[in-house]
Amino acid sequence: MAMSRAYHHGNLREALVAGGVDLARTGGPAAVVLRAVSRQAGVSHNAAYRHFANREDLLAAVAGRCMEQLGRLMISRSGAVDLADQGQADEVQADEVQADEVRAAWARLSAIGEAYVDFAIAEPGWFRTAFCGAVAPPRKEAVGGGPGADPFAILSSHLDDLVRCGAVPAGRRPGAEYAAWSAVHGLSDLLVEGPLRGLPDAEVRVALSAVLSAVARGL
Amino acid sequence: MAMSRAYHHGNLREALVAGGVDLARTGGPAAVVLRAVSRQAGVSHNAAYRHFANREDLLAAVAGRCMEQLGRLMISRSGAVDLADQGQADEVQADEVQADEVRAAWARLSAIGEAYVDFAIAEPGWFRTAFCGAVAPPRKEAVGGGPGADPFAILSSHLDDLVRCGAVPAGRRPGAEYAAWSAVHGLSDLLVEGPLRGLPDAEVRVALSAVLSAVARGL
DNA sequence: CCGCAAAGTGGACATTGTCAACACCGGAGG
DNA sequence: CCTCCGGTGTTGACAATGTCCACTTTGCGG
Repeated sequence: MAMSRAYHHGNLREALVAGGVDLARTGGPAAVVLRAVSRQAGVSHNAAYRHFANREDLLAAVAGRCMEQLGRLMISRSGAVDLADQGQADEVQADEVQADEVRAAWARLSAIGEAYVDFAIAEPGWFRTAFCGAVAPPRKEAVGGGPGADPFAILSSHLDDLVRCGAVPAGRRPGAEYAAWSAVHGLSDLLVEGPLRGLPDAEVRVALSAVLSAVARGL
Repeated sequence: MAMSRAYHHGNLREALVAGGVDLARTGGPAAVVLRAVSRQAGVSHNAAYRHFANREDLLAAVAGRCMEQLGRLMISRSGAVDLADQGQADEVQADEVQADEVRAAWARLSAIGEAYVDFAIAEPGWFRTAFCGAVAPPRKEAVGGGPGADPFAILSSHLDDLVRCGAVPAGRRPGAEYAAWSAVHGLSDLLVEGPLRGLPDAEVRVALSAVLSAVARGL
C-alpha cells in the first residue's frame, strides 16, 4: 500500500488540494498557483496535470473545500444554539414549548447568518476562494459520513424550520432563501473585498445586527 | 504649466484608463493587463509606468470608472421614477400629496436597487471590476456638477428621503444602509460570480423581487 | 515474467509584471 | 538663437507562471 515516495506519491490529488487550501488561506484564490502547490507537495510542476485538467480545475476543488469549511461553521453554530437552549428547557405548558421552538428557530437562523459573516472576516482568503466563481456543479455530496455542508442547503432547511413551526407564513417562503442569503453574503463581500473593507470592529457589529434584524423583519 | 496636457501622446493616462475599462467590460478585472492596455493605446509597454505606479494602481482607476458607471445608472433610474410619477400628479388633497411622496420615495429606493442588480447582470465585467478590491480611498467627490455617483452616497440620500417623509421611523435609520446595500449587493454578487450564476431569467426576477420586498419590509 | 498504462519529470514556449538604462521632445533660461 | 533638463516614451532584460510535449519510471494484471 504505502507507495514508495520516490515516484508515486501516496495520493497526490489530496496533497495538492490541501496545499491549495493552505495557500488560499492567506492569499485568496490568486495564491492557488499550480507550481506553488506542486512545490509544496514536493513534486515537480506538471505533476498536477495528471489529476487536474488545469489551474481552474484545481481551484474549483480548493474552492469546494472552502465552501465546506463555511458550511461546517454554520452547522456548528446552529447546533450550539440548540444546546444552549435545551439547558433551560424544563416543565412548561405546551404552547410555551411551541413559543420556545419559534424562538429557537429564529436564533438558529441568526446563528448561521452570523457564522457566515464571521467566517468571511476570520478567513477572508478562504471566503474569497469559496466564491471566486470556480466552484464546480452543485456538488452532490457523498451520502456517507461526509459533512454535507452546502451553505445554501443549510439555509434552506433553516427557513423550512421557521415555516414549519409557524414563525414565518408559508406564503413568504418562496424566494426567502434569496433574500436571506443575499443579505448575509452581501455584507460579507462588502466587508472582505468591497468598499467596507477595514470598517472599524464596532461598526462591523452594528452592520451585522442591522442586516440580521432586517432579514428577520423582512421574512 | 506642466499640466497633464498633450506631450507625446495626447494625454495617455486617459487613454490607458479608457482602454482598461474596455477590456474590463468583457474580461473583468483579470483582463486589465498592463501590456494589453498599452498595446491598445498604441504605445509600448512600460509607458504606463509614467502614469501609474503599477498594475494595481491602474486597476484602481479603472475600478473607479466602473463604480461611477454604476452610480450613473442608479441616478438615472431614480430620476425616471420621478418623471413617471409627476405625470399623474394633479389636483389632490394635501395628505394625498404626502402619501404620494411616500410612495415615490419607496419607488425610488426600489429603482436604485433594481438598477444595481441590472447593472451587475448587464455588465458583469464592469461590476466585478468595480468591486474587485482595487478601489482607492473613500473618494471624496467634487461637490459641483461632477457626476458625484458614489453608489453608497446615493443609497444614503434615498434612505434619508424615506425617513424625512415619514415612511421609515427615524429609529430604524442607523445601519439601514448596511441592510439595504448588503441585500442588493449580495444578490448581484451571487448572480454574477457566485453559485447563482446562470440562474434562469425568470428565477432571477423572482429573486430580485423577493430581495427588494424583503428589504422594504425590513426597514 | 513482461508489457502497458498511469504517474511523475524535464524542457520549452508564450505571456505577464516590473526594473534599469536609454532616447526623444518641448519649453526655460541665457 | 542655442543649450540644457526633466517629463514621456522606448528597448532590453529577468523572473514567474500556465500549458504543451516527449520522455521515464513504476507497479499491476495477464
